[in-house]
Amino acid sequence: MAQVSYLFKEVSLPQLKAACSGCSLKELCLPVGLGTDEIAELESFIHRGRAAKKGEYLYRAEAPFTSLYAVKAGCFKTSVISEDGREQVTGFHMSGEIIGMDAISTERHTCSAIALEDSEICEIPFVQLEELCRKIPALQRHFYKVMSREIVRDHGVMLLLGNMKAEERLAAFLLNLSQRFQSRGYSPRAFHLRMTREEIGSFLGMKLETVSRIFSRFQDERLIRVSNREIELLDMLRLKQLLNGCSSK
Amino acid sequence: MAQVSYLFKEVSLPQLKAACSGCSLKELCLPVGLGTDEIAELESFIHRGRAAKKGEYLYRAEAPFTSLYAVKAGCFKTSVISEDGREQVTGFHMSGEIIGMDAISTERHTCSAIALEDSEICEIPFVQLEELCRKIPALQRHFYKVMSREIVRDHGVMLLLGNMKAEERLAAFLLNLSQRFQSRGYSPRAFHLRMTREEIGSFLGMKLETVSRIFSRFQDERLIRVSNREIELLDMLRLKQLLNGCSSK
DNA sequence: CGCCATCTTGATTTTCGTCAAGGTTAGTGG
DNA sequence: CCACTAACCTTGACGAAAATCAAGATGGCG
Repeated sequence: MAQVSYLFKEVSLPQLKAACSGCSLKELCLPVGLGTDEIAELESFIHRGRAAKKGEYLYRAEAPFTSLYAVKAGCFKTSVISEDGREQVTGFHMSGEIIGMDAISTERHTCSAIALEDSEICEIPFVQLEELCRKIPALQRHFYKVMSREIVRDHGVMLLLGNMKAEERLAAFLLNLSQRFQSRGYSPRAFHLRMTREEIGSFLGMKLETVSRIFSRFQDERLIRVSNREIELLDMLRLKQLLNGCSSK
Repeated sequence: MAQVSYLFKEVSLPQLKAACSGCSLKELCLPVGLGTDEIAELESFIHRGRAAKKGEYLYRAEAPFTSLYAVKAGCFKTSVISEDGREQVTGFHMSGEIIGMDAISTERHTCSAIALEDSEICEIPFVQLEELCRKIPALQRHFYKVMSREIVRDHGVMLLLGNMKAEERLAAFLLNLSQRFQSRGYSPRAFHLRMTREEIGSFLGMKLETVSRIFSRFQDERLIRVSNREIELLDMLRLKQLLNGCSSK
């Protein structure tokens, strides 16, 4: 799994499972060991439990920036649209992940976030978070780390898009999902895809037909079992080897 | 140029030219309007004027993280290496840009930075920057923006790698360089490439032969003039159209 | 129950990578 | 200052990978 975790450094805290059942702002707090007073202050301005129906925009590109969002439950995709209308999915985001940080730079969102299933989120007003970060050094440090982790993840995606073949990208994608489900207490072997073939393709830089074909090929080779959006990883070892192994390239 | 600036949101401050002649930490300060005392404190812990010879590593992946670096003069590339040895160049960095932010998350560098020409840098010890950010809200906000801008830039590169053909990528690359040279007070029409064809190819997700062929093709079509690493943009308009125009894809 | 979105599969074309050969340039040491 | 060398670049021929185009199948949802 080393290779994959290198590609996509993600939250993988054991505590996350517990955290997710409550509010994912715990993901924001726990690692820095805040006192109860401090957590109370943090919770005082976070808007918890906002819901987003499947297909709903959490925010749109160009919209003014006010808040970050922590995914509490469900799944979102974020994507940028180029001027000539091409969509690039920049990520799929699960419980415990924080999105919207791209908007800090220009104070407008640069990508859109759409719920892939009925979801819940916490809204974190940025100005207040900023202020609290000044008072609590550990929280400040933690927030820097969260942003830095996003940069590292993005570099991993660049490596994926720039250096890998379609087959390798899809294997990396499946193993990454597997790992993220596992760290949330779900099975790493069998899971449900929340996104369409087209969205997977957009994220991985290939066409939906290619995604479909490679799924079929993987299934023929007994690497996975696919039934619509249900995925079962039958041979994780060989999937991993697909990433490193093809040293021919 | 709108399209290009969307792809790669970069520093493009008019003040930058002046700043570069001094120390690029001004890039870190000016936009937030610090007082002289505050600048003095910032300068007190920044190690200015460290030099790096062409080919020298500024830092290597896996090395412990202590400082960010502001490029004062010259040019660096940053790259990640996958376990099976493939290199992905994640960016080329010119004066006024800050690198090393990926290392905050794990407290180890995740990519390597190499000088592409004799260069000078400012070293910014992170712990002290963090502390000063707590005292100066405007500096804190500015640093969040710098990190956020890196995320936005990375998303632009994803769009480039995921959605564009080789020809479009190279056009986008040239226009991006053009814009960055211009914002530093150099000619946007003619400039010297600091990197090899292979490094360009690694950044853009293609082979060096493809880079070379497309340069030649662009030259045949009177879009650019290439002579070794000297580039002259002859028809910026058509180069831009190459990006948006190919709406066939 | 029927419709629309999504998915699969095949045939064909396009793009780009691979392999190979030769040319050019910059840097080095005599 | 010049010769030499290694790194870098260009170009061609060929092949592999993935996009495109097209047709039909499947399934979820109102």
